[in-house]
Amino acid sequence: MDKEKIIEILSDKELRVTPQRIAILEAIASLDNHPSAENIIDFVKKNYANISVGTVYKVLDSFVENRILKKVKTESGTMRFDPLLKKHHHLYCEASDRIEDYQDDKLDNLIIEYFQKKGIKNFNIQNIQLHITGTFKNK
Amino acid sequence: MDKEKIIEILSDKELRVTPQRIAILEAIASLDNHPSAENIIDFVKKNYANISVGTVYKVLDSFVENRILKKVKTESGTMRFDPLLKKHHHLYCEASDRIEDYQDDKLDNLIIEYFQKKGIKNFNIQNIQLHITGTFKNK
DNA sequence: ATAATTGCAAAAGCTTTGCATGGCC
DNA sequence: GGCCATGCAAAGCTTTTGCAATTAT
Repeated sequence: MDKEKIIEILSDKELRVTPQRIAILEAIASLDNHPSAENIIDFVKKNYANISVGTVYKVLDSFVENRILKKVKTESGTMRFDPLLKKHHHLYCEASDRIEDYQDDKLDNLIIEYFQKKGIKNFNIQNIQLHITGTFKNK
Repeated sequence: MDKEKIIEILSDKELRVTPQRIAILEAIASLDNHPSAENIIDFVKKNYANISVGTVYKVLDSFVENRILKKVKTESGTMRFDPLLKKHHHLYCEASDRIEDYQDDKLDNLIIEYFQKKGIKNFNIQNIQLHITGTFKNK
């Protein structure tokens, strides 16, 4: 993701374009595995030693509010951030604390169809996310 | 869940039977909506004013290790505890922060069948949990 | 110009830890 | 009796907050 694109994303959401915000989005684009706030701070500080922890949290919150990021909670407790725009599921390995995205339109259709027929008593479904735990074979 | 049953659960796992542990399991059985540690502490203190916060956390951890409970994380951040009897999915309402269980063997079979045919590249599946967000109709 | 964002440092949760005391097996 | 669990208080970690200074529009 280049700077142009980042500036576009921020402008579209009517967020002010600041060097901190750009650096944070660049960091998230570079870091895979759904980085924690700490991962992001460490990465950003390499090029921007002065950035403050409070700012990073504030920026991350505002990105979540503006649907640029999603928060992801893991069993291990810290919040992690997910840059994906589109709905997707998660593969989660407890041993390595690694999270990977999983997308599968065919599966989604299967599930949506199932619930369209059946529904859930007393509940309006907005979104369904699969949390698939297990182990990665060779990473 | 009566005291007999609780003592049996603890003994089966070779955990010592203490009044604190009994009180905590009773609390979780009484509290629905997947209580937080704080909910549990408040409840237990009604009958057992002396119990200490540290103990409750230690006991909860040991229950999770011994597969008597499961930890559940929500977007709002605090850990919540789920009496673990059998695998189930969660209905989650962000507005009210309420979590309810959802069990559906037919759906489970559908999904299991799907993955048996297809699998996931580089991943061994251990468990699949649906996280269904939306709103409760009338509570 | 002015309204939003940043940096800083302090504080607020929630949870964990260490150690002496007490209780279960 | 021996070992494990408890209570207490202190500390840890992540995250939030308040406010003055700075920056984007």
